[in-house]
Amino acid sequence: MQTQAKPMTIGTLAKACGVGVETIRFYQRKGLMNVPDSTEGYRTYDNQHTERLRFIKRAQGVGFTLEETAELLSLNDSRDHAQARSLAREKIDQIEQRIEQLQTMAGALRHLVEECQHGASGMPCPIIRLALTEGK
Amino acid sequence: MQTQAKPMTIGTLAKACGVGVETIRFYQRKGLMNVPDSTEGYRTYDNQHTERLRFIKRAQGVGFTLEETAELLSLNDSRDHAQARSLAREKIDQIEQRIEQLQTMAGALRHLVEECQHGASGMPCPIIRLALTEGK
DNA sequence: CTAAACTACGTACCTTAGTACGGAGTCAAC
DNA sequence: GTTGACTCCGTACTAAGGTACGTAGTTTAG
Repeated sequence: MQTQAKPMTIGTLAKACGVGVETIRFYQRKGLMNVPDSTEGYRTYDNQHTERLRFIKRAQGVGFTLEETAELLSLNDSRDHAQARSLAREKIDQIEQRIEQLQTMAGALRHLVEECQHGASGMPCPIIRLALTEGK
Repeated sequence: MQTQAKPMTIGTLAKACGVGVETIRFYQRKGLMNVPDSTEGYRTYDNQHTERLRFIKRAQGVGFTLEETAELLSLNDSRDHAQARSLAREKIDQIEQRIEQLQTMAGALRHLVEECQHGASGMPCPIIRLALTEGK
């Protein structure tokens, strides 16, 4: 039993996926979605477009950029699972690196707040001075 | 013993702080640094400018945006330590929220890679399908 | 049948933190 | 006394991911 095609206009598709009409047009320009052809009048979209659009949004949700999402989409066409896994692993690494960076930043800030709170009242505020022990 | 003013041109200041000349001009336009006045010819910069520029770079290093850095700088002028602390705490919260978000994303991705690897070979790749258990 | 609502399309604009470019003036060295 | 390096200033461009706007055509409800 195949999924029945439910033709709709761009605005309906946009609402169905919780994005703006302009966003869809933007994805079309970027090559992430095809522009359905029409002799004249309005373009019609169906469930395949809904799927694709939702895929894009989910991919973004787990940290893929639009460019990477486009890559995943093309891997979908070529059915290259190994490549997709490798892309996902790369992304995990990137995310973990960023987490470490942020943890360092938060640590430095917590240290500054401590210092500021317990410092002598005559001392210059370390946050404002940002006199970090680590240079630059 | 006061710090001796060492007059320099914008290029020297830029090199001293490891930034581009254009970056300094950009900060001036954004109001983060003042433009030293000159009757004619080249503007001269001194140690105060070096300090300020280094402060901006350190603030960026711990995650403040330029706008927030401008705020810190103005708090410096008004000597409001409590406000600076509160700004720093806000920033810590933001960073921690972002870390959580990233951890969720990485978790979802790790889950997908697992599934992909151990799934039946005939199944559609979960990474490509991005069939996340969590909706949207 | 006509007005409101929607669509198509191209182009411009937004944010953040700069970078690049072009023309004109200036400064220092040879 | 001029060449080369540097500065001043304004404007435009970059990445990423859209958002907004204007004009023209289309569709649909009343």
